[in-house]
Amino acid sequence: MKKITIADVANQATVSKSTVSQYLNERYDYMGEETKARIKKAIEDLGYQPNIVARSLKQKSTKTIGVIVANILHTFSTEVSRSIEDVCNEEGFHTIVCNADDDPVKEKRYIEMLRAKQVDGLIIFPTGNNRELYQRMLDEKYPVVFLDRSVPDIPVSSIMLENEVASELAIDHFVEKNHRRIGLITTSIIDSITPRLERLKGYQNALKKHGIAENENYISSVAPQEVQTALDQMLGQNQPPDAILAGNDLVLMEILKYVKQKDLRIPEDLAIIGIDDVSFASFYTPTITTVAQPTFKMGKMSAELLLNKIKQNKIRDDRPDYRFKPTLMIRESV
Amino acid sequence: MKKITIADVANQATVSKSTVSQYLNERYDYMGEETKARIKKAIEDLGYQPNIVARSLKQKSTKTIGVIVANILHTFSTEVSRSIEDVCNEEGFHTIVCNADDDPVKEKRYIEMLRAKQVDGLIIFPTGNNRELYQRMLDEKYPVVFLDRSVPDIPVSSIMLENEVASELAIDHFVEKNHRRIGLITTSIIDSITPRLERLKGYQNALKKHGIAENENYISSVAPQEVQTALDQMLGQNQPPDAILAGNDLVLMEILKYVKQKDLRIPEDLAIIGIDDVSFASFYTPTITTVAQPTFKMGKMSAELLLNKIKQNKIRDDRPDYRFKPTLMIRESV
DNA sequence: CTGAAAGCGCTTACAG
DNA sequence: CTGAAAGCGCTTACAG
Repeated sequence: MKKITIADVANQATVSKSTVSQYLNERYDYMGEETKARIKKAIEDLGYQPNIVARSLKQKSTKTIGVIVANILHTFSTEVSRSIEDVCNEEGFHTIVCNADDDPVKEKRYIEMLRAKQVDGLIIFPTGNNRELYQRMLDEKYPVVFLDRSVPDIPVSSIMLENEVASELAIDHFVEKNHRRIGLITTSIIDSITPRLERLKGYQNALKKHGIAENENYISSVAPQEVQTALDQMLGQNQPPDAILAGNDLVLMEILKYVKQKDLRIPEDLAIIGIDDVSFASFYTPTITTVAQPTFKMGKMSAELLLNKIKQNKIRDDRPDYRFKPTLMIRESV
Repeated sequence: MKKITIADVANQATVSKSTVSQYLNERYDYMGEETKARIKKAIEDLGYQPNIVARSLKQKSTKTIGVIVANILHTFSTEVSRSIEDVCNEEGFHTIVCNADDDPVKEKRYIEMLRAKQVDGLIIFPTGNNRELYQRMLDEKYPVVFLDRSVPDIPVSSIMLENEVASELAIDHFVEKNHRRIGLITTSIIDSITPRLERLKGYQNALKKHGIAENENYISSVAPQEVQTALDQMLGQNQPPDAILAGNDLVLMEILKYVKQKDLRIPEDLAIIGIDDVSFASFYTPTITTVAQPTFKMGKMSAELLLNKIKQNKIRDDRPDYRFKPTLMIRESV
């Protein structure tokens, strides 16, 4: 099956390739109506579709961006990338989403592959462990936006939640409901991840604000598959916490599994708040109080920011990052 | 920031572009060790990355496939595309996932855009309403694989669940637990969708098998946002069903919302089985009996099938479709 | 063992 | 108002 090219269209319409190209790019400033009609007909007759690869090579723009999420298992990642795709679509951009799987090596490979594919820009949930690479992109003035996390000393603006506020909202609510022994469980293989650090900090500050002493046995940061053991430890203590803040959706689900298995009552035996508004929160029994991230807005903002950088070729950011406010969804688990 | 090209590398290494290209493509059959070393060094010194767009234009292969899912909101779609990506990755292919949103117009636009981008093949969850387009791809011997659904008279092989069996497993289990008034709710704007038809058929056959008369008031097919009203109607009847099979995950969630709101007991007031094994099934109260699809295997199979078609340039399928067995996950909701 | 040349399918100054 | 020519960055027969 021979592919139809612009040359075939030109022949068919008895004009030159240039003219067809002008037509395709809607530059018909001076193009004769009759010529236009002939080209239109030829394109339809032949079922011609322009080859975007060829166009990209010439124009040095693929109208495609890459998104590298740290870990696609979080609903946050899925929702944000969906919203990025929506914005891009409206602007005629395509999106290639890659999952770094919390692995800096994979992240590096994806960044390199996507750049080799000439994507026009990159939205990255940075693992944080490819500093040289990030810096190189900056030096080359390559359009990049960070999401969910920032990287110290890498001046790329990042779209982030007000993580400290997220924890604070949760702690305030716990305290209001007379809980004072409040635990925190986060998952993060990599220590220096912004949300983990900030949510921990927000938790600590909020406790202090309420005059509650911090207890290091109430704080745990482990991989998702280890949450069960962490809970065994934390709840097996003499004075166990009677409330736990789950640092993200995966932790929350692990906690719920644990609660189910041990036949604990929520909130009587254990009060729970999860950061990330999971799909089943509103119809779980009891309904689950969560701190929701504005995932849609955050995705939209990051896409717009990147597309602006791409179009205006203005790479430096006017501000370090963009923060979004979380919302406490009060339900029955506290 | 001037991009480094193969010409720069050639200069730096004082060889020709051809030789660099040979090196890049690992055709060093007769290449001198010393030449190799010089090229290697030049590439490193310059930080050269080949431009894949240029390569694609010449080689007429982008090493990218497109996936068009009918509706990304189903976990099934997400899980399957993740597994497709895994397979593709191993084979050095990239994946662009698009969401047709159950809209044939969007589906058409995506198919055309992706083909214009020269993706090497397409995995489609067909809406079913672009028959001409499907047929044209077949005529042009363009590599396509269908997933989740098949399209009558379009001989493209499709990776599908044994949908009738899925319903049958559920009905058998209901009956075993002494339910005989069994309802079915599916969502499908478009009527002729394979899974909907087959799940309905499986439901009907299974009822017959158990000597239960079919009651059309027990069957409903509506959009997700109308499930609530459908339930009001169905359960408001004189002899309402005491068990409902949810045709997919979204329906299940709507049913659970309804049950929660009306304060019904599961399974005493209403027994429930959902097709699609939702994330919270194992720790919901009660735990939810589901019919699980082997999403991972199905994604893998479809990717392998497509990559084979692409590589072997063998477009015709030896068999019409590939069916996968569902698994009943017995829990407490029946 | 390596290089010169043509070509993939477009776009874009420029000439007329 | 339209066309000839160059060029985007590669790869690939072919010649030597």
